[in-house]
Amino acid sequence: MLQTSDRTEVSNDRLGVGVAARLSRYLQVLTQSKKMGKDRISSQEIADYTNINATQIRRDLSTFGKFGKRGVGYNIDSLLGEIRKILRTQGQHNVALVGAGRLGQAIASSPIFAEHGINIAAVFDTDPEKVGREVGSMPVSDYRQLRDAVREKNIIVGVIAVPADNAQDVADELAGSGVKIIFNYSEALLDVPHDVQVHTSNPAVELLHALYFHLT
Amino acid sequence: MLQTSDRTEVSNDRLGVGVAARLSRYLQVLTQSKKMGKDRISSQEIADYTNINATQIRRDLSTFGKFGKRGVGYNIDSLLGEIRKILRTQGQHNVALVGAGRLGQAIASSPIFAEHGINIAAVFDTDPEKVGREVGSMPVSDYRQLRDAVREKNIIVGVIAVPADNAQDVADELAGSGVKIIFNYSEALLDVPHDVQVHTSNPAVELLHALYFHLT
DNA sequence: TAGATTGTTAATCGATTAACAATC
DNA sequence: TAGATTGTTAATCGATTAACAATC
Repeated sequence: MLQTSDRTEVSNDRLGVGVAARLSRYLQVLTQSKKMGKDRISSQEIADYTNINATQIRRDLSTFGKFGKRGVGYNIDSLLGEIRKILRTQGQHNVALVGAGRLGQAIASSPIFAEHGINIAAVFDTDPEKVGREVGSMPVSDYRQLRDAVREKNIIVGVIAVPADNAQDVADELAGSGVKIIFNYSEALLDVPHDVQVHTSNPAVELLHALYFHLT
Repeated sequence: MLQTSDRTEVSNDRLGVGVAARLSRYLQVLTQSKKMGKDRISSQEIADYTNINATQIRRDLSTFGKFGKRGVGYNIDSLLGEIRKILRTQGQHNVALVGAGRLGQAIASSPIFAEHGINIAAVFDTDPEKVGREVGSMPVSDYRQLRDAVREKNIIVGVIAVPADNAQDVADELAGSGVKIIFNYSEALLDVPHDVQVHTSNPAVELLHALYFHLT
């Protein structure tokens, strides 16, 4: 049922990596534009915010259907719905956050995840001082309860917000518990089993890249 | 002098966006591998950590010279030097951090920037409670001093770590002071002059994208 | 109607990959 | 020497872009 429809789909296959990445960025722009009170948007406006070419945006969307109105643009609510359908991200997703330090607290209290239906289902820390305290409306659990919690709550996403020295241990623990997607906010390189995806967030790397284009 | 050499360079032009982005990721892997005590690395090892194809890596590097040894791999120190030369990121770069809340504190005390020669030259906040306190070994300055500080210290990079509601005001202030590269850690969409680059960090967007590939 | 913006085509460019000789 | 890994070629695939008819 998932992709069966009368639309012309490339195939019943998964999307290309690039398309999926771009669609999630459109989602972000649409979510924010909606919050700003807009109800429709043109491919050019999305292009301005994402630096993705407007033709590319129209082409990406038209692969899945005719969502826009010529001369008018796209209705934000309906496009949000369509993209969520395509990405199959309509439900709630539970994630486990490891590390209740400053970064962990910042992540837990940010609206950025909740806005996209992502729910921080548990926060862990090894520090007895932190265990039991509230962080972003969640009580911090003892790190030793991680395995059980991940299994019970069927968590497949883990966020690592601990110092680099401990990141590999946490990654091992998460992978061992059944987590399949890890967001690594430390600078450490992580070795994980082949069926686990690691996304390392690296502001410094992005910055070097941005600087290059500024300096030339 | 900058790109003049006897190497076969595509041209004296700047690099393609893709190449520059990949080179900065190699830099990250090399930096970390060095910290872990390694002194050489193969294109396959870099590929494992970055999910960039090994052939692509060799090809990227061989555009600029023959940095590797067949049968052995690349010397980490010398490759680090070569890539830094190519990206022209050998010096120190000063950045201004706006927002001394939990996220700002986490950024200021993270070694991630310092490791790549990026120096947080000033931290600003509007909260009188926070002004004067130390954050990551820097005293927090009054937000009203931002313009003067940016000009004095020749800062071209600003990091926004304030709530979404204030992000646009901060972006205006940064752009007005002469900052050309903005890292936005809020979920807000920012409107800036055309000569200013905005990089919005969005873990939720990346997560949706990662989830898609997990679910299919 | 006039203006705007989509959906789509066609042409180009860069990324990706496999394969393998060169050589450490 | 034998094994490993680079540097490079060639072939393929997907991304990018300009252009414009369709149509709201």
